[in-house]
Amino acid sequence: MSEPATPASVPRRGRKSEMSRGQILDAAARMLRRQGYGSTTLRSIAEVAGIQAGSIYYHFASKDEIMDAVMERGVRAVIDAVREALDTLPNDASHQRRIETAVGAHLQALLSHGDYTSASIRTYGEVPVAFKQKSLQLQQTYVALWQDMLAAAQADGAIRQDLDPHILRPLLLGSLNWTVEWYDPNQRPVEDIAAQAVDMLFHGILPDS
Amino acid sequence: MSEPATPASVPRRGRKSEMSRGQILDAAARMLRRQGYGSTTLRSIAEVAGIQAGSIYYHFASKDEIMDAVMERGVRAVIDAVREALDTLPNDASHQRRIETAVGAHLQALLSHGDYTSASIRTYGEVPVAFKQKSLQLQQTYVALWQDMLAAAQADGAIRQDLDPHILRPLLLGSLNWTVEWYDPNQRPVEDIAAQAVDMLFHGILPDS
DNA sequence: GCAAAAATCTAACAAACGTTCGATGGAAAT
DNA sequence: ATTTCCATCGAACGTTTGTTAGATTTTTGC
Repeated sequence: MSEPATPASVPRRGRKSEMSRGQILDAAARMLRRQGYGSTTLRSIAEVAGIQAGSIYYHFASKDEIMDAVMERGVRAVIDAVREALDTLPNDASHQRRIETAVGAHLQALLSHGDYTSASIRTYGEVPVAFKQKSLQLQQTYVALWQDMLAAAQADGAIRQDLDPHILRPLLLGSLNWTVEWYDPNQRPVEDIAAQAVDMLFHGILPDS
Repeated sequence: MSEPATPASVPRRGRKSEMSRGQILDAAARMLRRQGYGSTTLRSIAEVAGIQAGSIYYHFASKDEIMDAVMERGVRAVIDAVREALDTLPNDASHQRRIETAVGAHLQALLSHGDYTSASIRTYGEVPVAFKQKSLQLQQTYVALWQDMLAAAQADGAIRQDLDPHILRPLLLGSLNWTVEWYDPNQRPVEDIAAQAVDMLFHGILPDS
């Protein structure tokens, strides 16, 4: 059974398919965020999406495929936002400026694509490695981005030499990622969180110093 | 103290019951940490505990009761450790010293009672409020402890006045709580993480300043 | 050692799970 | 108007779920 030489490797789907696929993903992300992997059933996803459970299989081959798609989108939203923000920075931007920009973009993307990023974070440690191949690779790329940025800053003396970047990075990213658990958009703008996070990161919480 | 003539209204249980109950909780905490609430089955808990699934119901009335017990123990381990550490401090200890102590105790308890604290953190947002009544109350008490400590420090000028403690606290605790997702005891002692976390929190990551 | 109580096992239950598949409706193409 | 194909439905499947209850084993008190 060899593939025919048709240029479209993916069978061209109609427009409604794209829409339903999106609704399924939206519903899955919302359920995953609130209930985790095991408690998110295909029937509950279907109900939120407004279709029957069996119809999901026209768009996805399995529950795990939905998982991977949601998580990939969650990670990609953040990594794309941070990359783009860093790319629009002038080439001679300071390390300090770059870190500040990355933190702001990370938080903004994280909290505005709430369901996908929260689902990705919450579900990440909960599902077998085989179910998150695509998102796993993206995540490692993203970690490397931060690691390189911090290491470069330290090499140029923009960050204290006595700090271990392999502790700094997870402490910082953990602090940011955890915001999905407590941040309330009705209480404060994201910018306030980002500003104070950067301020604390750079200068600490002690007065004067 | 003299023992009463055993008018025990509560049926006095033998000693083995306590042991089995502990093994069930241990197994549940381990499964919950790795797979979350929905994917943790009573049969898998029973298998790890070395008993049959039905036998669990001699010790617990339902799956949810196990959940609540695990989460309560996770939160209690941390809150007790932090309280005790703060209590052994001299009464005239500085705010800085108190915060440093609390961070250290929080991290130490979090990472040494790994399964329970991790399960508690991971499962917390995943289960209905009705299933975590006991742990919910404890958690609110714990949050208040930190909030009061930080507010007191700020009132005395030990923390910068321009920082919002309602942003500072979740950012800090989030950073600490996230360590359960990445910390590897075979790589570094907990003390190294705690030391750098406190250092960064107090002085920031910029040089000199 | 023996009877009573405590603890566990075994087997089953209804419900819910992921998944499959033929039937069916609707929209686009002819 | 009819054909074609996309998208969904509806019902069923085999498994696994939390939970129950009676039989059975293990431990304890005398």
